[in-house]
Amino acid sequence: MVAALERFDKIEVASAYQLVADAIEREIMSGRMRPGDSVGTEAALCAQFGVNRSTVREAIRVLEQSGLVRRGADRRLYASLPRYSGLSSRISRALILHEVTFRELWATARVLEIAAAEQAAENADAAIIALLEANQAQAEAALDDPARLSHLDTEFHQLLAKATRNRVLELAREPAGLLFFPTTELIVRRVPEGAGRLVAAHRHLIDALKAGDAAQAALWMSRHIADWRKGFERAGRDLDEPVERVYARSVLRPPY
Amino acid sequence: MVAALERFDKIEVASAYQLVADAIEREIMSGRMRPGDSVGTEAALCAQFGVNRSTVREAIRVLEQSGLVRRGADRRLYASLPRYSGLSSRISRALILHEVTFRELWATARVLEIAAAEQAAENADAAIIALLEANQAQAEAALDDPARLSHLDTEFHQLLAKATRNRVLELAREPAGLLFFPTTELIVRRVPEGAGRLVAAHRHLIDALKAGDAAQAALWMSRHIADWRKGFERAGRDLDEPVERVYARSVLRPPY
DNA sequence: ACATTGACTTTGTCGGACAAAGGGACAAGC
DNA sequence: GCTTGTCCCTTTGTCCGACAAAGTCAATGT
Repeated sequence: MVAALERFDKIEVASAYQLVADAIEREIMSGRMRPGDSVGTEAALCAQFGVNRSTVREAIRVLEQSGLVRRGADRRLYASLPRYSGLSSRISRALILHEVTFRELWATARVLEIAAAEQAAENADAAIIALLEANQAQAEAALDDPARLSHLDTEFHQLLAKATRNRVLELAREPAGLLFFPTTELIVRRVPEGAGRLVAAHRHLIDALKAGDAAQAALWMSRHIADWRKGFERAGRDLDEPVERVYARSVLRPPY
Repeated sequence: MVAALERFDKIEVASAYQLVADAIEREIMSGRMRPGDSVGTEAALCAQFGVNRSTVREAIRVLEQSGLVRRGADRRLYASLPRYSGLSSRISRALILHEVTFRELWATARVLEIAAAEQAAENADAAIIALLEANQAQAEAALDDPARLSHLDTEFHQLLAKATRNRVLELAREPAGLLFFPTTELIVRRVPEGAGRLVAAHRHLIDALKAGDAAQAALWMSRHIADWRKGFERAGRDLDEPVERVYARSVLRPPY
């Protein structure tokens, strides 16, 4: 049975827990309630909204999940700034379920990482460069430990993104990065010179950052990413494969 | 009272609703449960997990919020692919709360939109170009309606991203786009030639896509984005302002 | 002054309850 | 034949009341 005319919009009836969640969300988004402020106890919310505690608790789950509300160490409810990491890992999960290919991942990571390198060269300060150097030192000591090297590589690119002082870029690159860089482990395992080329590229990137040379940073990042692709193919993989669900494990439960 | 030794890790006790949510999440992520499959009724889940219905319902809120589970038209629970739009709008919300600046937004949108233009030129098919042409026709008819033009501009860039056939890029650009393009309304309201330059740039972009000319597409996107910045400044705004909470409204409740 | 105790609060979970809405079967009416 | 109305059953959304565990806080004892 199909409607003869599409004359009316679908009527949407909001459930109580949704209304409660929306109300609290508005309170936070509008700035009337600031991150860190206490949201009040469940009982207090019951009283204010005139609904049952079960209803309030369902609303809290929604808000908790979107990161607007958090339970403190004392288990009480506080308004909170949504953290990036939680969002990124959920996006990565979505990408896995949509079975995106390594080609899509690569093409996107390429532009984002090159942009990150350029902007990092313009904005990096001494503190973040020190962190990059520390990462690099550990990587040079882990040339024959693929798992560790891959983890350090992921961290290197996260630090580089932070060095841009561009939080939008930092967030935009993370979902792809979470899926992209773990494959480094596979590559350095299969391609003998992979580890050496990786730390060499990182070295040049750090030097470019120190010199504030955006063009040089972009160049070496471009080579670094091209290397990844060559290594991926030399390891016998096809760019048009979808990202395996296996990677979900490295993304599902970020080690908070 | 402080622990004498940090001998043990903090013991993390997962609550029942979290365990239930995790179990169902694993079922979906592992592929044992596929999008579209029925998850079963609340009562059935109670029986399987041996917990109370309130507990099951809290778990469901968590899964619903992360998009892994959806209520069908019949209100039953089905496994589901997380939709991009929901994720993007939550990220945009986070960016607002973190008070990112228009400069961060602009610098990120710039690289993402240029990359989208290039990849769209390589991958666009006739169907999506037809949609872009339709959008363009409406825009040309709405030159003196800033609100509508701004909406069409947002849509144009979404279509362009879809034309790349790169879902990772499509998702990566959306959060910034959601916050970036609505300001078009302000700009065409304040800058007389703004509307004309906007549709002209879109015209050149469509032509470049038809010709499969990535360089030309990148060039015109670059000009288009540069125009935005000039317009923003000519409208008397400062790039280093944080994005106002006002924009939350255009993002909070995406018109599903 | 400091550790202990015990009362009070809050959360996590449970059991049971009911109205409203959807689905299906079946009879009545055009 | 197809629609409409009706009845029944399932499922969801919400509510009530309850209790154990864990945290808070103030009074207590030494």
